[in-house]
Amino acid sequence: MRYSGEHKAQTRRRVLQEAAAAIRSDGVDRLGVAQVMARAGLTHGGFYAHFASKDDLVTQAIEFMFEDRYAAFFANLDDTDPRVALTRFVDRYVSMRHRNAIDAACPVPVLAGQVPHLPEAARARFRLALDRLTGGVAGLLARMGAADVEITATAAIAEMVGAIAMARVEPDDAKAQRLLDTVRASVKTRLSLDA
Amino acid sequence: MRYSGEHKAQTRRRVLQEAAAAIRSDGVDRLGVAQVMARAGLTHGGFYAHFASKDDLVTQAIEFMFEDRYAAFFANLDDTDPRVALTRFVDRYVSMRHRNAIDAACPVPVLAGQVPHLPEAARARFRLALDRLTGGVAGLLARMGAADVEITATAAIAEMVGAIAMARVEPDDAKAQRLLDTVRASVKTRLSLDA
DNA sequence: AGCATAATATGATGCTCATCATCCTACAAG
DNA sequence: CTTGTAGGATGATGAGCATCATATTATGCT
Repeated sequence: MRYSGEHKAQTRRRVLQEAAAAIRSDGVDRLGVAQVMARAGLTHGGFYAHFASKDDLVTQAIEFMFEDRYAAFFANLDDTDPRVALTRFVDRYVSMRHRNAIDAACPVPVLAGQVPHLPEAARARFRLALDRLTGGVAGLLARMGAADVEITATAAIAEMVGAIAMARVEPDDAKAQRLLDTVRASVKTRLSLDA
Repeated sequence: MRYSGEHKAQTRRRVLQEAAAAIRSDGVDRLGVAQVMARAGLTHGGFYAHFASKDDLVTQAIEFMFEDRYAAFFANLDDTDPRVALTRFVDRYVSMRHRNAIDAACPVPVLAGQVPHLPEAARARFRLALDRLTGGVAGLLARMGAADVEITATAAIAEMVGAIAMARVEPDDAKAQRLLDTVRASVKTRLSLDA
């Protein structure tokens, strides 16, 4: 290697970061190779040294988005009291901060509607990451001694995802706030967190 | 008028129908003027006799999608027993039939993620239609004597929207079915329909 | 029948985009 | 300090796209 071993990896990471940001702010289909490369401080030429195709970029960007948001969540899943971890997860998810987040938002509300139209590889990665997330929540529920942990986790995430999506559509901040408050309470009840 | 008065209106309707179908199956951004016109049995040339721009088409197609699905719902809102109407609404919404529906699906799960990136006019129409829908549900709740009808309606719709979005992402039909069953029961409890 | 006109078709324009072939340059090893 | 090469830049290609100017067709009226 003539360039330092990290050089290419760092560039790749920057490109992925910009791609993730572009997807979050404009949607998957408005993603442009040249645009993303420019934002990463490069020109479009070097793109195919890092990614096999635009679809490949999309696939990897989706994985990056999940990793970006949930690395910390998975890192200390088993160390913490499951009740504390779950409460923290729900409180962060169903919040105005998350609703307004442009970067670092959960990819699920952003992408769920578009997943059916994505190329198969990207869809598969999305499902894998989503399964991992629901699995994490289900694991916490299991450690709390809950029943039907998988379905309960999926249903809770579905409710939270819907709430964030709807709160993003609602322009009135006060109304969005009330919606999130209502749903947060409901999700906590569903997960036996308010006993 | 040289052509019968209905001619242009009918063509417009066909184009909107095809646009709605294309949006549902491929997403807003993959919508193409020429493609839609071709599917309606026309060429791209006549397009601007019907719509001011592609954005205008998108805006009108969104309205069409809501109208298409909810015309019947609104038509006999006041005639029916509110409990019956709500039950029917929830059962239809949170169903495998709706999950698998390509055409005639509710626009909200399909579009919610993309609404923030839409041109303002389209966003405004979406919000208007969504407000009307939540208003309809809230009205039924009010007639049932419920409290906090607006928030309750919004939260219920959020939960249902999230469930459909997640069920569409889940490739395993049995799992999707269980998710929908769980959420349907939860929504009915929320709306005091299972007493 | 023939005409005026509304509805649609043909074809062009200029733009954006993904992809690729080729060139350049910065860097580490000698 | 030279040199081979990996990382990136320049530029080209061809496709798809929205939009519009102009031509053609179909219809109801006279």
